[in-house]
Amino acid sequence: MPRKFTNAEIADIMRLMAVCYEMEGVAFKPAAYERAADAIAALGEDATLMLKQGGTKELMEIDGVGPAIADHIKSLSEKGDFKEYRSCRSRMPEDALELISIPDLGPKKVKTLYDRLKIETVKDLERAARTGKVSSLPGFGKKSEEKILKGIAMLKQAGERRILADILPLTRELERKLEAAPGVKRAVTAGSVRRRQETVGDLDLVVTASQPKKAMDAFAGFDEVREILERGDRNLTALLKNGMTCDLLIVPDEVFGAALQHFTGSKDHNVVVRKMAGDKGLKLNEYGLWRGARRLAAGTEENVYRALGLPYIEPELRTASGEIEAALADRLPDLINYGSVRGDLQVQTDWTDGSSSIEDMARAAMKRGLEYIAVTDHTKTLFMAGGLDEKKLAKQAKEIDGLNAKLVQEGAKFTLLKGAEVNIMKDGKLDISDAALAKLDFVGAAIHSSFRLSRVQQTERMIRAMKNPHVDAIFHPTGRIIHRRDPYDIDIEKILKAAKTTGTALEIDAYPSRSDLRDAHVRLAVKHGVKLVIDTDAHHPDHLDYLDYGVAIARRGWAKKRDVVNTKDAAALQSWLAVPKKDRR
DNA sequence: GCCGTTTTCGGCCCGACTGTTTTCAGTCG
Repeated sequence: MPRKFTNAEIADIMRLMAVCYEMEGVAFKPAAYERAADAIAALGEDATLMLKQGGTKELMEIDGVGPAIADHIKSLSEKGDFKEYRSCRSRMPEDALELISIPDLGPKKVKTLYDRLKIETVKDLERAARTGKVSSLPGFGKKSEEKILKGIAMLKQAGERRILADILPLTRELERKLEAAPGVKRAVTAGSVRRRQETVGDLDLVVTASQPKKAMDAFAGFDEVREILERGDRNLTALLKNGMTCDLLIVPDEVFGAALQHFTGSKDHNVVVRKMAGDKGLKLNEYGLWRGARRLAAGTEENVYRALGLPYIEPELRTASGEIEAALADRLPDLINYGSVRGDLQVQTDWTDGSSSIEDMARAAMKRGLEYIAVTDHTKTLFMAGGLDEKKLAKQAKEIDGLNAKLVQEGAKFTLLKGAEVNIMKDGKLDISDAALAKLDFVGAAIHSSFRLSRVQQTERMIRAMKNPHVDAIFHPTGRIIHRRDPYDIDIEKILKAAKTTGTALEIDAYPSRSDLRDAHVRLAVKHGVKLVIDTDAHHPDHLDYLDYGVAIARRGWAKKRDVVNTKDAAALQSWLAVPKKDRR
């Protein structure tokens, strides 16, 4: 039996197939493989599991996966390979995908480099470029050789995609400075940042200005900018000091909506929308929606969509995964709004591994307009965090009672809920007695060890915890940490079904490097009617600011306000929690 | 290779820029 392929691995193989056909000038196949790769990468469940459960027929339910690619995945999971993949590898450079990630190198140029200079790896390429061998090739010159070397250096520095929360403050600062620049009217970040994708590769800003040149000059002088890589009449690409690239598009204010729509993407969403325009005898580009030479709409995104017969589609939904169909049928979800989470149900304090006292966390939450927090310190088997036992939990409860009384006296409308982040042990038992849990207002359970259990064991372990009548929610259900730890192996469909039948909520942990559940899981949870909670997992007062990153994930997963339990006010939440969990609606 | 209020064949988004061209291919978003 070959080892199991993850969705990311399958997606990479499909991308390689796309590159292979692209290199050889095959028409349409590259786009088809690319599309399948994107769809598989964004999937909420394991493709190999889908195959096991429903065969290739189940795989063909995925948009962009047809009989051929479904067969390839089947062959991959049974034999670890497939014929076309083998054959492609034999006629491509070893590190084709990495070579193509170098700016200005695409499949065709990589093929030339491979055919003429036997370049297999980035190292090979760097050596060849340094010795001037690249510039003698057809289609290459001195300049492209320099660009390649620069691109390799940039790639080494830029590293992986950045976490949204690390980048959003920077984009807000750039917007602010641009809007203060001479002649600039508006500056808005588009691209994956605007769609609130969990990670970001580069930045796109749409700017409206009367004098593009002046705006670009101002931008070039910003502290954040290291150097200008390219500059046209109304567009500019810069390398920022943090190693990311940033694209600026400057348009007249009257086409702002069309430009924003175009640069917000996603690419796949735009493909569908433009196809729709084409079918109606119209043309959509970054300057507007056109019938021949007549411009029908351009000023706002709303107008552009409306002129196409569509309602406004929120940026978070623009992924070409059914939002257009839903829009046409007037069935777009009424998405949960930013700022609508009323309280944070996972907060750690200095009773365990948090930085601050319960009171400080409460006051920080009040300052941010929250109405309640649940104090959810770790429990006893999490030794490294100094987890609480039943006795300490009782002691903490007394302190919380005292603080609540104090807050009432002050006239503050704020409630501290007694809670815990209970440790789920290897066998699915909890490390705190039911009697102690019964005294708490809100119990989250989480896995912090034995990450490598088999899928069956890990799934059973979590379901056992969910069957406990006191466990209100499962915290960070998949355990992944972006760039650091893969999710543990669980059967998400089974978990969702168990969550539904036991009445256990699943958490969207908004702590940016967790972002767990992720968007695709949320969408499945909503489909199954599973309740969600959005928490920050705050270990410091500043972390409470992360709530809206959780809302972003919920929105990307099509969640409505009523899907998220802690959009209730404190009183409503408490009466909801008072109902036995299997009867909660 | 995929897909279908043009559904089993014939289509498949659009524009700009760059460098190496002498009219355009390749790359990118």
